[in-house]
Amino acid sequence: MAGSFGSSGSSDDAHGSGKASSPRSRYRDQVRAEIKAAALEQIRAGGAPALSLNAVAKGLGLTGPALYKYFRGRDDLLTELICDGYDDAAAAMRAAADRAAGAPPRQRLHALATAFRAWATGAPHVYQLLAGTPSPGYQAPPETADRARAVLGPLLGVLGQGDCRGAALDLRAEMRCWLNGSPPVQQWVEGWAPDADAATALAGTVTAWARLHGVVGLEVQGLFGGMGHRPGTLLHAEMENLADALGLPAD
Amino acid sequence: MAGSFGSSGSSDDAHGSGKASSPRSRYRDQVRAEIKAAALEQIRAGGAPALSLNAVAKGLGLTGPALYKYFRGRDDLLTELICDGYDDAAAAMRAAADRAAGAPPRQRLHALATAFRAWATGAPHVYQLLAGTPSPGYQAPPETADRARAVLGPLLGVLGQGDCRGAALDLRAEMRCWLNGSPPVQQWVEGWAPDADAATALAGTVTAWARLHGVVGLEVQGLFGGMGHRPGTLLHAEMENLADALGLPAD
DNA sequence: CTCGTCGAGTTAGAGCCTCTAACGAACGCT
DNA sequence: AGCGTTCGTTAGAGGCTCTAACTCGACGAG
Repeated sequence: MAGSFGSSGSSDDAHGSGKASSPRSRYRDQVRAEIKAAALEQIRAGGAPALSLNAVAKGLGLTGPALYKYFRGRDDLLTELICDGYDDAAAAMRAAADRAAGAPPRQRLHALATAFRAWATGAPHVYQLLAGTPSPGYQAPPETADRARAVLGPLLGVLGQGDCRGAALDLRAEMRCWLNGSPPVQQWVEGWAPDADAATALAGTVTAWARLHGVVGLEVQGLFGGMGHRPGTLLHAEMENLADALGLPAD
Repeated sequence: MAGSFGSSGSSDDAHGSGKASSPRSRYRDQVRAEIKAAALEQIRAGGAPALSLNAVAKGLGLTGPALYKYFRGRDDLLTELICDGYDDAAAAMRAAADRAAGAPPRQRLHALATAFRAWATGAPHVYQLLAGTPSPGYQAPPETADRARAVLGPLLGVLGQGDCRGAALDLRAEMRCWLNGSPPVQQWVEGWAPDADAATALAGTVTAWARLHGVVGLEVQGLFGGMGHRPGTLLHAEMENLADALGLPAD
């Protein structure tokens, strides 16, 4: 339980030469992973603002400045944790999609939504980390956009089987413009939903994303606290309604 | 432009006696308002983590510790800004509701949604402030729940005119339990939607809240950046779909 | 096996921050 | 005019991020 955040172990050394498994660099990678794990524990306990490099170092039995041999600074560490978070969420979504592979679309949508919520509520502060302003001048690096796409990918395959009606047609028209303007997005959609109309799949996925974030974001930030309902019920209703609006085949 | 955040000027002195307009306390209230305005400016520029009491004091021409005569600490100041933010949002919603008073429900729903989004995008960091973890150990005070209710109030009157179907019935059942369990919520709903079924109004409002937060939250956090669509289109489609699902009369 | 090199970890310190304590000085009230 | 309240100050404790300079042990080539 509780979402194991494995480090993705990206060995992006500055000098980028080979020989990634020298004993020196293996030790380095291990310490990096330990730092990330300890930092994640702090974030899980008190949110992003509570992350202190000094405290992390002390927890690992060394002094503060030592961490700067492994990360360029606090923001660098946060960025890696954010990327790991996206990867973790993407893995959870992909696993859910695989588990529900043969099921009808509506059921697959519910499976994906449930997986998304389970991942987010398993580590609420990490979810907030992906979408907040953790540091005064923090700027999310551009690669996070790709990783966010990886999280939403499985939705494309399911929602591409629907069709837009009513006000969603306006949304689809904008999606079509976006697709025409940016080939990587087009490739992304075609990779996940090859047989569907790309703009339809995209419109449905963006809508689903907004609904997922709506329910899960409020839940994670504790704004449902004291309310007498289970967020799962709301999420189920939201997905059911989306499936209805897109005409997804019932079970 | 961009949403004047007037201080709500709550004169909650500790000794709570009368005589709120003595020259001393009027000066005090004015300085408090200046502090809050300067702090808000910092937050608008760099988000909640960028708020520094020292910098605020320097900006007002005095030293850091002087602010502790006016606020118990950083969290206290943040709490007041959060409350002011809620009040501001509630005022914007109420104004929109008044402007669209005679219109059909569907149109009123769009007016409220547009007002909500306009308020949030006018001060994105303030929106994030209301729903984030601004400080390591920060705990939102209980009165924020009442203020959040004030923001959503106008939605009750509109959505109480719909009726739940499908999966929303489960949600409505939970709402009914909640209503039975907490009289203040019941009073709140009846104050805004006296002629409607309270559980239906509540279910619709919670759903609308989640959808508003879904679209606006993603937009405010910049996650739509680089995407080729206008969030307003998505929001319109979401509200239109909600109106359809609840059977709100068309224009 | 030896020795130069490289890097991990240290201390020292600058410059922020929040927040407390103690002190002068201005102000309003009686 | 005197007195108490309150405002703003300085001094300082303790924390943070991050840099600079140093020590020392381990790795790797000969």
